[in-house]
Amino acid sequence: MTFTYEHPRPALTVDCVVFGLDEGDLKVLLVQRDLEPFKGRWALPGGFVRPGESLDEAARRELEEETGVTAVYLEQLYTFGEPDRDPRERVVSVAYYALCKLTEHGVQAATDARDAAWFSVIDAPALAFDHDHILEVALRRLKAKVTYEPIGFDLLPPKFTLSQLQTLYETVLERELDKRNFRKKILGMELLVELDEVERDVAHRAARLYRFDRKRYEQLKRRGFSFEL
Amino acid sequence: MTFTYEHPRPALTVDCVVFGLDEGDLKVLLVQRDLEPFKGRWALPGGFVRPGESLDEAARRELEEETGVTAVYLEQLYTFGEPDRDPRERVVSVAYYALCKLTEHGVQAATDARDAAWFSVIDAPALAFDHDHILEVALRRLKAKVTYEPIGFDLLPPKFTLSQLQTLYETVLERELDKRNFRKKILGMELLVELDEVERDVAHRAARLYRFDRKRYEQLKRRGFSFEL
DNA sequence: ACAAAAGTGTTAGGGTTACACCCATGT
DNA sequence: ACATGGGTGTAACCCTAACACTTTTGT
Repeated sequence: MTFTYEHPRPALTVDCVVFGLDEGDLKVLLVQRDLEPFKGRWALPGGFVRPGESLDEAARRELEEETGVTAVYLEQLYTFGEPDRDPRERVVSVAYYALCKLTEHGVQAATDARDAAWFSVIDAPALAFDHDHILEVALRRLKAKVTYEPIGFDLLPPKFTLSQLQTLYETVLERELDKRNFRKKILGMELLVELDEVERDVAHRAARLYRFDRKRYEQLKRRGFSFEL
Repeated sequence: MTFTYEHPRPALTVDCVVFGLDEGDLKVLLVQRDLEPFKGRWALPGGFVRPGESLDEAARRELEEETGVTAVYLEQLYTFGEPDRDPRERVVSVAYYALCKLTEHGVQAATDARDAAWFSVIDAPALAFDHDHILEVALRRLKAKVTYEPIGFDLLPPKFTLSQLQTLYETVLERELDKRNFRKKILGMELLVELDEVERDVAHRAARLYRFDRKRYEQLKRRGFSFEL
């Protein structure tokens, strides 16, 4: 009897859907393929899983290697394994989605690391493989998740105004929110720390800055609190 | 230049967490391993993905082959890929969870197909590999999902009483519900069809039977309705 | 008649929604 | 002074949660 497996094996990759926020515009990070198949087409950053690394590690590594982005939030999305999703041979892909602060990993910074660029999710080009589908699934997940987990903060700079936060939700959820109700609700959760600091360089009254209190959130969550927008 | 990939490949399996409901008891379907490693230990049914089949197909096939169960509801759960989760070599497993009607795939029926048996999730034995962890994740997902998708019906026979339905939710969610409020809410959704039929062979007043109107649910969902318990 | 579960309404409280004006700041 | 977004409170409505007794049926 042998203790090893002998079976035909599909190739295994990870792909990352990286979201970033540019004012009222939700963006996704894409790389241009320089090999066949789909040479020249835009695709999600990703690549092969290496022997010693976990799937999460592979996702973070590929993302960093291909785009220079070290994303804040990274979560497994879904595994895509239709037999014909890659025209050459069977490739199963574990997809991740990630959120990052565009203010830090700027458009330029990412662009010069290989052929990577940010695209509005609404007018992204047709992608290689089944990546259009993966993007769609990621977007659906993001929309659902921001309403019951405070992950939206990972799309904003550490210090932000309530209007920025509201715009974030309006952008991701694609619907308008009432300003007073939004503020009442979000402040009522006591997850934000009001800073002694205001916006700068704006041509109108400067708004107060806040930061997300992650410690407090973890604490409240343990006590049964659940974020809900 | 070649169009094929050359990389070390992990083995790829699917594993299924199959839930069934036995009165007020949530059960999971396990198989006993007859090979090393973990010979004799209970494990989730599963096996290798074959070349031509999708992951969903592989999950359904393995489930049927190993246990005789043709589950109603099957959904991908998560992909587990820690490098050392299998002591022999790298094995990545795409986990699924499934719901089935225990009344149909009875305990006996499943048991004689190999060494398969139903266990209460609360006192399931220690499982092979990282299957304890997978079971835990599946349970968490099930609890969340029953509150916002009407999947609970896949755990009940086609005709059921409101008390059975309530017991289902109490069992899965591990908390008690108020009878009148529960009925008001569930009937108010207009997803149930009241049948001209009542329970039989009970030593007390027979309860009315209902069935879930899936067509109607699909219709309402398209109009923006969302199930919520 | 008794046991056991089926079936049924009302009320109080909390949260959500809708809505409009004044304020501070830079040009 | 004007333009631009910042910041603030209240009232109607709806949904949720709490709660107890009568009805039906089989033994």
